Amino acid sequence: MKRVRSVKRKSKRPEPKRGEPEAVDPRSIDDDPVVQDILTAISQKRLKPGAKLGEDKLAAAFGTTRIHIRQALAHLASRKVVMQIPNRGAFVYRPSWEEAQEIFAARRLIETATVAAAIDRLDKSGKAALKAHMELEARHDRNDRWASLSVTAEFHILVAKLAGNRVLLDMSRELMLRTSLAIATFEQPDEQDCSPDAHPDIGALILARDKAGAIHAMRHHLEEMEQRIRPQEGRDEVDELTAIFQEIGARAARAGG
Amino acid sequence: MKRVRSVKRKSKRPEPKRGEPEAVDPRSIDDDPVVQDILTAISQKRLKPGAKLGEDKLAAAFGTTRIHIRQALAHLASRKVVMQIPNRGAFVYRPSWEEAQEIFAARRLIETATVAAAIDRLDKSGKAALKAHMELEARHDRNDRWASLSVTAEFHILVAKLAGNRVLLDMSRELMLRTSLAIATFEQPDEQDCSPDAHPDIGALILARDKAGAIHAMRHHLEEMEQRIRPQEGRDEVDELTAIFQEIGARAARAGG
DNA sequence: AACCGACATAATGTTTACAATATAGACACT
DNA sequence: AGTGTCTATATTGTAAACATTATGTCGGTT
Repeated sequence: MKRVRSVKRKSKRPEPKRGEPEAVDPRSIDDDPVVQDILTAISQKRLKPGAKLGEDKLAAAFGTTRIHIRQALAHLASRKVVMQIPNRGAFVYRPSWEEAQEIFAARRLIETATVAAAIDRLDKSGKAALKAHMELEARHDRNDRWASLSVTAEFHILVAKLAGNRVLLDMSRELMLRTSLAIATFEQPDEQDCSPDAHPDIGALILARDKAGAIHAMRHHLEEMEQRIRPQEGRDEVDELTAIFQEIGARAARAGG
Repeated sequence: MKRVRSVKRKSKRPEPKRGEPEAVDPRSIDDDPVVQDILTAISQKRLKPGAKLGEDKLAAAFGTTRIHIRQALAHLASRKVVMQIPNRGAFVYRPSWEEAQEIFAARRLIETATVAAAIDRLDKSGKAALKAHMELEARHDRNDRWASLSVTAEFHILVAKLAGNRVLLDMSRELMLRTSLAIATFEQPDEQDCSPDAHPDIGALILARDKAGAIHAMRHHLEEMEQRIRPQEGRDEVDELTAIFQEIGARAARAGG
């Protein structure tokens, strides 16, 4: 299992210039369980936008130190999943209405191109993976809300994987998370993220290599999602006030400089 | 200038539930001068891929504390501009050949769609900004290599801005930075990032609202950039060895789980 | 009774010192 | 000579104490 590594260890390091990195496990903070758990909690809507993420409480909940939590929160803030306010703490990110629309627009742009690339690259194993997922989605328990959310989200991830570009895959992952936040912020109550028939349809079109059809279906699917959110809905008076003053402040800033 | 804020401060906070964030300056780590300076240093190729970013040295150079540097490096690592290796330190990210190709592919995908959106939204101020930049690029001092790099990079940023989607803009920024790293890692010596005539051509096509032409020119421009990099070039024997063992290790990991 | 200011409390942010790890040089060995 | 091991040094990672900043409550005032 680690034989290759051990060989490398034993041999003398033939490294002339100091400080050049070599092949070492690049295990990043992204694999950290704290980060992953917070991400899944957000994508499953167990953590709502605006929720406070106190350092001490998280440290106690995960049985780890405050420093560790701090690093995880900083990473999530870099990815715009968490909002850090100086001296106030970290909160689950709550996108503005404009940003929510921009997130959807970006997803439309990227995922339509992604599905086209997926069809171009589709091979035997890709077809198998797609079929497997479609079965999973058809059979999954629709009463288990959390599992249901995970399964449906995985479809879009799978399509991005089929496109064979990890850079795009990471971007899609990030956009999907931020979509969850946008929906959670502006959705009408009691709606589900994806209409139940959209994924099988898109999957079938991919399997049939119908590129134009798949692109159209994907765009339609995303537009349908976007049309279920409404500005200001789900906000109480306080939030309306802050929205008003945010807008005024932004306008003043634009005029001032 | 801050009148709106002060009004908000004076009025009693009508906030019932504790911990909900309100409108406060969301000044993020991204505006930090350390982060910005490192980013510009990378985009100007004054910092090369693999360069060591020691905490103490950076702290001394910027006249700040190690913790501050640490936060900045963590943020840059989250954005894949810096690679952090446990107990070794932070290094300027060096993409693999595959990743470099994926970065270019992602840019082609996003920037062709971006230029189309820019044409759709093009208005009077947009035209003015584009013309102003084209003049700037025509007149700039080609002997000042660093300024030259900045000016040419700004063209792509400007196009993304014209598209009017900040989410996409941020993604383009990130991809452009990573493109710099990809080029710096695999370029032939003494080539410049962009061919000198490409930007004016694309700009003219945008101003003429020739969408198909602009898309084609942008794709061609990016393909031209990509074709100037070559795998393995610029690597010495040591790096070849590490590449071989990296590949073997990756294959073993894939087989194992 | 509503408003304003001061204090107590709880959270975040920072400094300090210390521990763990890797690097580089020297030395012994085959 | 080349290889392996050991030790000194430098750098990164971590923990705990401390300082700073918001928050909530109380009391006084108009």
